[in-house]
Amino acid sequence: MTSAHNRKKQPELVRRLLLDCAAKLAIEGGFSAVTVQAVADGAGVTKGGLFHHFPSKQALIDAVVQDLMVQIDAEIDQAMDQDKQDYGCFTRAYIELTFTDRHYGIGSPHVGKAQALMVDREFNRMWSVWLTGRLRRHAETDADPMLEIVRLAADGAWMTRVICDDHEIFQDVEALRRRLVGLTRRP
Amino acid sequence: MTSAHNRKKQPELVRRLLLDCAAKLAIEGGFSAVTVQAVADGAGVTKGGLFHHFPSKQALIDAVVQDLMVQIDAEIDQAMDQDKQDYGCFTRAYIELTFTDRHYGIGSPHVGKAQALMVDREFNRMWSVWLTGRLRRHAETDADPMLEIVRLAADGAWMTRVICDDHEIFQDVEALRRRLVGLTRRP
DNA sequence: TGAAACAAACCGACTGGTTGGTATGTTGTG
DNA sequence: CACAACATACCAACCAGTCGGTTTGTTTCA
Repeated sequence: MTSAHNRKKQPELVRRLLLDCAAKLAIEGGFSAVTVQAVADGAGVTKGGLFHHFPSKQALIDAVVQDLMVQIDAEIDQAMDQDKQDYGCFTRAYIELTFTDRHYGIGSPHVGKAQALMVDREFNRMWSVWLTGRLRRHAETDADPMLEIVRLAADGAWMTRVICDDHEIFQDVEALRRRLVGLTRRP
Repeated sequence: MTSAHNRKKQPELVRRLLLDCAAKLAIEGGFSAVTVQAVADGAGVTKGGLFHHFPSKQALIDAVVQDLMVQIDAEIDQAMDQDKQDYGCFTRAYIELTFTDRHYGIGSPHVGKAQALMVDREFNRMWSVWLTGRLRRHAETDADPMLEIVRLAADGAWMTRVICDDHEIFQDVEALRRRLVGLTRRP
């Protein structure tokens, strides 16, 4: 009656709409805003329709998280490609990702809503797997203890921004970023 | 009938029990385990009794968080008292707190459940206020950019442990800790 | 070709369960 | 007695998930 019932069937589009809508809700409204009803509404579909595409709410969220991880992985690769120096190249890409204004980066106005990510078990698991895999993969260039500290500092800066959600928690974010990158410049 | 109704009235004790029980539930079961019913049950009181002490669930949680912050603040002071050197003394105390096996420290078996903290708005606010206050207070000894990076790295290590919840995410936690402390040793 | 037969996409109403919160009664205590 | 400290019984809201049915798309076969 409303829309999707007598419009042309386009399952792939609807699935994409559901994923994007769920991500948008999480980004703009945080963890509690992602209800099955809200996602369905936002995608112009009913709850029944949503459950036709995803067997459970968690399955939907998992798919969203998977999407995000693929993007992150690609951006890391891209950043590393543009890096001339070998030593610490993954760490520098990691810093860039952390401080970006896209996705959930420190520069994004939606960092604060990244709490939704940290709460999700599937994200935790995927992040853990992804990180350990990357660290093993770049062991030759990024295993130095100092580089680990730099990456952890980037994580810490990110978390601080997420928790405090205050632009002025750091006096100078850009200076901090440059300082971290600077610490990756010597073998 | 059960217990509290015909036992001696002791409001302060009950209030304490409610706070401790809420904290215990959060630590052992995470965010979603803290329901009003569960807290009341754990304290041997009914839901009505709980709402006699706290006007809302959030008020209860706020009180728990306040408790935790007071403890943290005290432990920081205590650690700083035992520090002979001026330069970086707050940062070292901060590291010690982060890596402790008490509360939600990295060494605690319940770190993973600290997600409950990061989700709570009141904790975020209090943490933000507390941290900025401390940083201003120890500006003379701990304002160095390198010390900031060290503190952020401690934060990052903590977050990594919370998210990954895997004992072996770091090869050697103690070595990392010593390395961080080492970076606080020069003016 | 065309229509019957089947499958996929989607609707909309409903359910069982849980939650925070309230209204009102009962007991202990100063 | 009066009031604080509880218990009991309830409510309204919300939420994930189900189910029977309807619409659209595709395949089969005469």
